[in-house]
Amino acid sequence: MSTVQAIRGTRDILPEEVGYWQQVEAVARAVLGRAAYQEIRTPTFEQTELFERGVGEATDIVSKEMYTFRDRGDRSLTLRPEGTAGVVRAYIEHHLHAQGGVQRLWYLGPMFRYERPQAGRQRQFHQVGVEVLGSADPRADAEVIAVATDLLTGLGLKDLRLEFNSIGDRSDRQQYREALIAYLTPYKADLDADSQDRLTRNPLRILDSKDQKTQAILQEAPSILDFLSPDSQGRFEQVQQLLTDLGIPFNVNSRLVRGLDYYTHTVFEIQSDDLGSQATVCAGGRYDGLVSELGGPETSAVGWAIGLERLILLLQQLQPPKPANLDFYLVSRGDRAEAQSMKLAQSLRQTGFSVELDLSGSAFGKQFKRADRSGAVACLILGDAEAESETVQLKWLASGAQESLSQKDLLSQTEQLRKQITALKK
RNA sequence: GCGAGCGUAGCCAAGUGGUUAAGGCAGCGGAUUGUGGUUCCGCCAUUCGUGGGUUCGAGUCCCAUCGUUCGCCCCA
Repeated sequence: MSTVQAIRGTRDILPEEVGYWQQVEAVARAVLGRAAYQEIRTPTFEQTELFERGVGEATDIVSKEMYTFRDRGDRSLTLRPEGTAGVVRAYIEHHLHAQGGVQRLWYLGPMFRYERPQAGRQRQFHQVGVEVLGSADPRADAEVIAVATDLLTGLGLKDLRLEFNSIGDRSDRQQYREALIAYLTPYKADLDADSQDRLTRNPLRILDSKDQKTQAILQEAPSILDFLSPDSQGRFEQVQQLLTDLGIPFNVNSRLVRGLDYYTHTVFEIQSDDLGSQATVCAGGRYDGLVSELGGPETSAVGWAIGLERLILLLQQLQPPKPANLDFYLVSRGDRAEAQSMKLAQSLRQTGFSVELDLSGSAFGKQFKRADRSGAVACLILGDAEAESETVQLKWLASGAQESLSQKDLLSQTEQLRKQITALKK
């Protein structure tokens, strides 16, 4: 094939699908706005170092999935693989912490990871995310989760599970890590190959192995929850209580760990069974160490990200595509009529109607066929006779009823027309 | 990075080594030179992702390559 194609792992969102995206964006704006989150837009690429430090050099994202390149000034740049690092960078750079209080931010945009594409996974994908910076209050943890569930249920999604866990602070996790290694080492030969490898590299990740034998061995493994300090334990319980008070069901899952280095305490995922093997549609948690890690002041923070492609996959299973939302389809034939049709279309648009003008110049029969398919509520007909008398035929496409009126009247009866059209759109 | 499946028109496809590549949807033209959603007729792949090979003969078999899908790793 000699024609140029979209890059592997990227895709075009065509008009027939874009309605879903607009819907998601509208609901996200509304829900986040109501909770006093403010939108922030950061660059699509950053210094490579930001992600190495922020996401963690040992993570798969940084070690093998980043789109990193050198620019003409020989700087190492990277297409952002996630949103948090850039937001935190901006927070520090613009001294948003100096404004005092809590910063509630949200973002939406494309992210890039060099991975093998499959269902619900692409190389360029989109996330909407929130970050609450400057609060260690457990209510912040509960709030971000509540906002996420509002967003998802606001789109009509059901059958979602909230998996919830605490991975404690660094020292809790360090002790647990040692205990887990001690427990698993005698079973090493029985673990799946990947997990054997992870035993030294990243033992916590063994917990969510999909291998059955490994999972059987893990039945008796120590739980992170037994290693939480009293403070960590207290936080964990408070967040759970708040979720219960809010009526948000959750499932404590002590096997839940996250792939990014910066998480502490609260971690959670919202999952669906309708996504194939990529079940997680929303994931997040607390990251109290990240801001200082990136050179800012000690700052508590919590946030999440939602994968929009996965979200839209769910939405499509639930809703048929929305039909076109057109008021008028204007058909015309003959020089004078065609000239008038142009002006009539424009005038109607200026009074707030949506109008599609048929440009084909083909026989009326063909134009009607297209009018019918356009999904318009009404068809306006302008031929030689109408042009002569400066009238227009107004045909209601559902009923077939047709009336003749002057173009002047059509443009002056906008109130009444509007009402009739809205009534028919239902 | 690893494993498996699949690439025939804009879309869905039949085709299982024998030569003219079914059918459906959509589109376009006509029946119907000013009235749609129904119906009828006609048109729409010198070629089966690409390159090479096997064969008298390849969309069908083999190899490579690209793309795609699903899974693993990992992640939203």
